[in-house]
Amino acid sequence: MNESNCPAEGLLKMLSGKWKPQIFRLALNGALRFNTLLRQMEGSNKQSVATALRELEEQGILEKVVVKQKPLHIEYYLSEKGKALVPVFLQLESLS
Amino acid sequence: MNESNCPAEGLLKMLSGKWKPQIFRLALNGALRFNTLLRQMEGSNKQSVATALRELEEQGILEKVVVKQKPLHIEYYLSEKGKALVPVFLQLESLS
DNA sequence: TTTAGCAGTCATCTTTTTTGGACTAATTGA
DNA sequence: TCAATTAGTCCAAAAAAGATGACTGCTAAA
Repeated sequence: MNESNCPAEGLLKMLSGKWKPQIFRLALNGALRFNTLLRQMEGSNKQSVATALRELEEQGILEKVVVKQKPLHIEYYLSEKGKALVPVFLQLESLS
Repeated sequence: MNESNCPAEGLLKMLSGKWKPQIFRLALNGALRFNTLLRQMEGSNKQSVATALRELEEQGILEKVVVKQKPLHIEYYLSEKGKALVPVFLQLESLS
């Protein structure tokens, strides 16, 4: 038995990790920004948030967009794949 | 932001951990036994399987039953709570 | 021009998870 | 009676995850 015959494992891993569920949840409300997240999630730290964002992006759940407007900054959005996870996430919440 | 406003986090934690998703998945097919699991999950080890089973039981996902029949042994079953997780788990798999 | 905000990286330390191996104690089959 | 099977526990080591603090380089406002 390995990961190949337990498909849920990969998804589970994507959303586990210290700050990932919270980040995912906040992403439901719209664009995320690094320092805002850092302030919103009490007890979090740069390194962990950076890692979580990078991994969520690598896994294709979030999309990173450099906004070249007025105050040059970076935004993270839920990708299509990320959006597909929303109902599962909500179902998970409903069981808590 | 803490766990209390991210209800999915707890559930996610219950099924994360190296061998828990596989164990959960095998539990869908019926009773589990310690040594059988150990053989089914290549690369696993006693300690980890024991810990996963104990925690899944503590979380009320599995139920431990001592079968006092012929070859005295122990079986683990999905509890009602565990069964409630099945659709979420399957939905998760369908997205992989 | 100095200061603050943004979005990080890097090296290091600590904590948590996972593993490996030895051991136990009861039952069972040859 | 001896060996195997079952279902673990305990200790120690290794590996992975998370936290901390210093630092970078860019922009923008005072």
